[in-house]
Amino acid sequence: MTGYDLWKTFDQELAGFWRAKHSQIYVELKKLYEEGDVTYQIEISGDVLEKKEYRLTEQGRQSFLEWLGREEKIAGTTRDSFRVRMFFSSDLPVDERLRLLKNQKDQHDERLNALQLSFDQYAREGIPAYDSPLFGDYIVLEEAVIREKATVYWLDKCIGYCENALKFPDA
Amino acid sequence: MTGYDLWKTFDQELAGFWRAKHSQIYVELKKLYEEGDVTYQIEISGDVLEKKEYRLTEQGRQSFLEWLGREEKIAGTTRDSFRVRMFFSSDLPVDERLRLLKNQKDQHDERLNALQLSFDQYAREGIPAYDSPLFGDYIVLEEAVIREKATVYWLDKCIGYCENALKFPDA
DNA sequence: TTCGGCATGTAACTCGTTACATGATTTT
DNA sequence: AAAATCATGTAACGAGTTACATGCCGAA
Repeated sequence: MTGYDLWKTFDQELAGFWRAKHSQIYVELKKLYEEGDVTYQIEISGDVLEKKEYRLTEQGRQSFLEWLGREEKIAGTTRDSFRVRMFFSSDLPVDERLRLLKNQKDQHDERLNALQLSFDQYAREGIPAYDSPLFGDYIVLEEAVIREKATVYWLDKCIGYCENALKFPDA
Repeated sequence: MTGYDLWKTFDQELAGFWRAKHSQIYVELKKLYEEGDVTYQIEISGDVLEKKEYRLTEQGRQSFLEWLGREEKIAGTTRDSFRVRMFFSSDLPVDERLRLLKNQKDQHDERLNALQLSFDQYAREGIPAYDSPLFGDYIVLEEAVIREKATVYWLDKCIGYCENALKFPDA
C-alpha cells in the first residue's frame, strides 16, 4: 500500500478504533523504512506522478508478530474531560448539568446506532471463524458496541439522578 | 495547595481518572501563573525550605466555570493497543490469543474489585446529594465500575469464542 | 547519621494534531 | 476550465512521559 492508501484506510475502515493523519503516516513510514521493517517500490501513475508502494519486509513481519504476542499492562484510565466536568459538576446548576449530560447522551446514542448497524450485518452472517481475518474485526466491533452501551447506561443513570433532584428539590 | 500536594492528590484520590507527574504539574502551574489564573504565596517550612501555596484567582475561577459548562464533542475512540492486538488476532495461534485474553481479564478483574470496594462504601452511605461535592466523585466512580464490568464482559465473550474453537477445532 | 518523604524544578523525547506547502491526475 | 481527489511531504506546537538534577526536613 502507499501512504495515501493507508491514510484512506485509517479514515474509513479503521476509523473508530484507530486514527492517523497523513502527516503522521508519512513520517512513520519513513522511520519504518529506515529501520528496515518496510520497503517500497516506486510506481508511476500517469506520466510523472510517483507513488511509493510499501510492503512489509521479513524483519517487519517478525517484529509485528513478536509485538502481537506481547502481554501488556492495562493502561491507567484514559483521560476524558467530560468525566472531569462531571467530577466537578456540583459547581454547576442542575439544569446546566442536565444539558451537558443530554448532549453527551445524544452523541453516544448516535455512535451506538451506527456501530449497531455494522454489527447487525455480522450477526446476520454469523460470527466469523476464529481463524478468519474477519474475526478480529468482529470482536473489536463488538467491544465498541458494548462500550457505547455501557456509556449510555451510565449517562442515563446520571440524568436520572439529576432529574430526580429537579423534581424533588427538597430531598 | 502546593505543586507537591497536587501531585500527591493526582497520585492518590484522582488516580484512575486523571493522572499527572510532578514534572508536568510544575510546568502547568507556571503557565497558569503567567496567565493570571493562579497566584501563590511562599511559605517557609522549617528554616529554609520554600513551599509555594497556590490558589485560584477570581479570573481563574471564572475560566474554570466557563470551561465546566462547555458542551464537548465526544472523542473518537481512544487508542488501545490491546484492541489492535485483537484486531489482528487471526495471525496468532488460538492458545496465544487465550493467554493474552486471560491475562487482560485478570488485570481488569483486579481493577474492578478495587473499584467495587470503593463504590460499595458509597452504596452503604447512600447516593450523595446532587449538590454535595461528593456527587461528582460518586458518578465518576460509578462510571468506572460500569466500564470495567463491560470490559470484563467483552473479554469473557472473546475467551468463550476461543475456547469453543479449541474444543471443536473442526467447526 | 542516614534514610524516606518533602519540595521544586529542567531537558530530552514521543506521539499526535494543525497548519503549511506543492503538484499531478481524473472527473465534471 | 475548474474542481475533486490522488499523492507526498515539512514545520510548529501541545500534552505527556522519562530521566536528570538539586536540596531540605523529620524520624529512627
